Amino acid sequence: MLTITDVSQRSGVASSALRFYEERGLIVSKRAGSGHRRFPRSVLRRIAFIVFAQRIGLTLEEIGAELAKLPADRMPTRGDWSRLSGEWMKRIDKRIAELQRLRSGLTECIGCGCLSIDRCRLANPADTAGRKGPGPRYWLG
Amino acid sequence: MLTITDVSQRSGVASSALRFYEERGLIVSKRAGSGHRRFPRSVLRRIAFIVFAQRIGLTLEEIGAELAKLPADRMPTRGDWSRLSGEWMKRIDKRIAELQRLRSGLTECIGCGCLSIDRCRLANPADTAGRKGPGPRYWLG
DNA sequence: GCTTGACTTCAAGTTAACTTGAACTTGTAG
DNA sequence: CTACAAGTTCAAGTTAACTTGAAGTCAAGC
Repeated sequence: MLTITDVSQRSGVASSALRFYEERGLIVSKRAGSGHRRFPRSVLRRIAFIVFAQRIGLTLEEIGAELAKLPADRMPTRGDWSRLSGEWMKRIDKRIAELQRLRSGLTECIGCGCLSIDRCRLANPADTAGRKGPGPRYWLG
Repeated sequence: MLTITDVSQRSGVASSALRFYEERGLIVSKRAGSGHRRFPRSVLRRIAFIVFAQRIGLTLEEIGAELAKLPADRMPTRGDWSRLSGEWMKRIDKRIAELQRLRSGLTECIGCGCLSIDRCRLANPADTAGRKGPGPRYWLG
């Protein structure tokens, strides 16, 4: 069993973040008689999962949903992982594709000086369907 | 000269966002006698620039700095654009590279079940140098 | 002349993912 | 036994990029 500082040091995630994750139900701990948290070693793998997923671009809420898909009682099998990773792959590929489109737009479109709100499919946000929340920041995904 | 609603409709950016951009100095407007904003057509190109840069992942602050590099008096030349785009290319390429690393980690590392905080270079945030702000969210960039 | 719609400013609210601070308790080294 | 480090909770602060709401002005059609 590990203290919160142990976990923080081994994972590189701040203690305050670990408490926050626990509050959100992403990780769990037992308590020592003193009320201090004691984490099982397996929490490190779970945190690795969280950090990895974040770098891919998932929100904590999405990550919570993903974690819920994994069996709580047993170690995840190769099959469990591959189901998850399939979805993630798609997501990564989509973002890579978008970045590559932007990249080529940078030479073809900005490079040639044509950057026009009317003609340029890259710059024109109307090309990317309806907004699903507050403001332009949602185009960025 | 265009009203704020004209600009909003043609650019797909909400009026409130346009006011916000103006407040931040990213775009400018004249005022009609009534006090209402009047935008020159050239603002559309500027907004296209902003939206494009956002999709690449620049913050508004960074975008402001980029816009400041462009000459205020004349139309940007091919040379002006290419100086900017060089930097942006690098940025895009870096992010694409990271996503590809993550992608291969998904098969090699999670796929094989090895996702371990100790061994896995993808999951271990300590591999990615010092934090430069509050919290794990800064690893995500 | 009156209503309706577009516009204005300014202050405050929103979301995610945490961090920070206050006030307090526990564990450990000497 | 006494420091002092490490842990606890709970409330409030942080950042980006806007949005929303209140309260008021302006312009146009009937």
